[in-house]
Order: sequence, then C-alpha cells, then structure tokens
Amino acid sequence: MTCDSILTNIARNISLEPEEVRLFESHLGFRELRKKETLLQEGQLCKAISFVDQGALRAYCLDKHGRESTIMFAFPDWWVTDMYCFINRKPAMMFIEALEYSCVFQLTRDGLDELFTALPKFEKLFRILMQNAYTREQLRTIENLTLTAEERYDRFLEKYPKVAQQVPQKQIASYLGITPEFLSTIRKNKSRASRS
Amino acid sequence: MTCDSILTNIARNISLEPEEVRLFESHLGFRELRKKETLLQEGQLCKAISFVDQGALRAYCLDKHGRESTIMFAFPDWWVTDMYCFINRKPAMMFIEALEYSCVFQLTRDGLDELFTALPKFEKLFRILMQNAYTREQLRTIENLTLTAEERYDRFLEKYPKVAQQVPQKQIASYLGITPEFLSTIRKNKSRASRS
DNA sequence: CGTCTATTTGAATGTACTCAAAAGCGGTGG
DNA sequence: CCACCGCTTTTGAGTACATTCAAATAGACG
Repeated sequence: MTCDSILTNIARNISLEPEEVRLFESHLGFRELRKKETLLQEGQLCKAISFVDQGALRAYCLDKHGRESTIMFAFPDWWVTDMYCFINRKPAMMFIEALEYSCVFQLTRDGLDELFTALPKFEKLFRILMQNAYTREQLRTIENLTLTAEERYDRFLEKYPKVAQQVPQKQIASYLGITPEFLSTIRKNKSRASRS
Repeated sequence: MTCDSILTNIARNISLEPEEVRLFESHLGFRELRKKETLLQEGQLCKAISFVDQGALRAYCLDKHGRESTIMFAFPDWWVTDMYCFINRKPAMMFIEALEYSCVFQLTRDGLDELFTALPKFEKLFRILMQNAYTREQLRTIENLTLTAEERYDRFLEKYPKVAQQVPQKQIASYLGITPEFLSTIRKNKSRASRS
C-alpha cells in the first residue's frame, strides 16, 4: 500500500524531508469501508480526521424531526471529519458514511497533536486547510441566503459536475436544503425549458 | 494607546515572550472609524485583517439584485476581514462598515506572512482561529438548511443577545436571509404569543 | 421642525413543503 | 434469468412559509 495520494495533497502546501515523511507515515492509519459502512456515527467520540484515497463519502446530520442534512460530500483528495468534535474531543454530531467502497487514511487527534509539536509546519498545513474550508463554507452560507433552490442546484452542478452522477438525488436535495420532491420538479422544469 | 485587548485575545491560544510581543506590535496598525465609515469596499484589494478593539462592525455583500446579505457582525474581541480575498490577495467581494464609532487593530497580508515566518506559533494561532470560524460557519449552514426563519431568529437572539439591541432589524433580517417585513411579522407573532 | 430611514401592517403572490400515490430501478434470491 | 422487494424518483393536489408591493407609522438626526 502506498500513501502517494495524501503526500501529494500535503505537498501542495508544505514540503517534507524524507525523515519527516517517515514520522508522518508512522502516525497514519488506514481504513477500508464497504458501501454504506460508517466512518463515524452521532454520539461516538470523533477520534480521527480522514483523507479520502478512493471512493466517495457523505457527512450528514439529523435534525429534530429525523430529517437528514448533508453537510458535505468527500471524494478522493478531500479531508473529512466532524471538525468541531474532532478538535474539541466531543461526541460527534454527525454521521460519515461510505457511498461506495472507499479507502481513507486517518490521523488521530493525539497523532495530530504530536505532529503539530514535532513538525510545526503541520500547523501551517492545517491553517491553510481550515482557511479553505472556512471560505468555502462562508460562500455556501451566502448562496443559501441569496439564491433560490433552482439557482443553488445550478451552482452545485457547476461546482461538482461529477457528484450529480454518483450520488442519489435525495442526497443532493438534502445538501441544498430542499425536499427530494421539489428537486424533482426543478429538474422537470429545467428539462422542459431546455427542450424549447 | 494600548494593545491589551488584542494581546489578551492572542494569549488565549499562544503565549508570547516580551520580544515576540514587540515584534508583533511592530506589525500592528490601528484605525479609527466614524459611524458608517467603511473598512473595506467591494472591488478594493483586501490588504488587512482587523481585530475589533471598540465598537461594532458589519460585513455584508450585495447580490445581483442589489440586495444586502449580512455575512457577519463583529464586536470587541472579534477578528474580521474578507478572508478569501485577504488570503488570496484578490479584490474584495464584501463591504465592512462601522455601525458606530469603532477602533480596530490591523495586520496586513505581508505583515502576517512575516509573522508566520518569524514566529511559527502564529501559524498555530491562525489555525485555531480558522478552525473556529469554519465550525461556526458550518453550524450556520446547517441551521439555515433545517430551521424556519422564526427558529433561526430565536437562535440568533440566544447566541448574540446584545446584538439585537445594537443593530437595526433590517440588518438582522439580512443576516437571517429573510426580508425586514417578514422579521417584523415574526416579532409581532412572538409578542402576541408571549402575552397570552 | 422637517427629512430620511426603519418598522409595521395588510393584501396578493410565489416558492417550497406535505402527503399520497404511482412509476422506475437495482439488487437479490429462488 | 426472472420475479419480487425495497428504495428512489416522479407527479399532483392542497397547504404553509416567506416575499413583493404599497402605504401608514414611528424614530433618528441634523
């Protein structure tokens, strides 16, 4: 097994000496997930952050009515965890589930702390990852506040053209904050409009 | 003039030696703003990140119809900037305006880079600030997707009880993603409900 | 005091949801 | 290999949540 994918990802932001790579790898876990297997469930302590090597995952939470809200999808080269609970060592508020056979590399909270101490450049790496995650999330907030459901769906298709094929529509609906029924009518309207 | 407020804020996450404090202070700018004066306008290069010492600010952007969306409010002890544009040295997508007389400390993008190099613990500080900003923003996304306008208003009042008194209702409405008219009817319903 | 902006109110409208039922589709076991 | 089961998607009717527009009222500030 090789960790090229995660090392390439890291190298986009910091560069590691060979012995630093070895230290990093010594903290790295690996996990395979069958379709529908969960990486994390609500209430569990969120011990690790995962980097997707292969496959596709989805993070979601349940509201008081038992309805799912999709927080994010994660594909190869993405990092995923319940960040708040991972950082603060709290029980998870979300589920992370494999949409298909997937493999992930994992860093535990303690492992990451050791890396932060031994190799301060990991602070920089995570500063940049957090920055990107923050600005992406802020953009999502603004789009949720200002765009209609149909416009949000269009943006989603632009940003993640492949996702639309890989995941069920009801999960896209829950990412956009609309019902599957309404997403269906949006799609009907679009196909009607494009035929004319 | 003293920088106690910002040093106290930083000390919650990293500790600085006296000479490190001096280096930090040497990069620090200061700005006073009269009510309605802007710290940043759309299209301008976003050169600095600001820490609120006194007063109250609001970050907002305009959508294609010219409507405002409030991205965040900022009060003493808060950091505020157009993060995406600050980090990537791009023209700003938002406005940041003083709601009342305010003072802020500022770090420029170049100054921050120098701090990152000279004092790597600033990477840690910003990693933590970005983490907090990300998880806060993610929570806001989930609340926007799952809660009704009235529930979002209730949460807002719980989280920021003082804000509701300091800022005009139409700005709260634009933070919640609803019209000022509808916020007004929500408030009417609540006061009717609480009287019974 | 007058002006300007914010807030309230109400009627008409639009966007998105709920519920129910039918149709489609994929996987699994006989 | 096909029939069946369960889940997803579609469709439609009725409803609820939130907006638009217009007008009246209230507050803030010079």
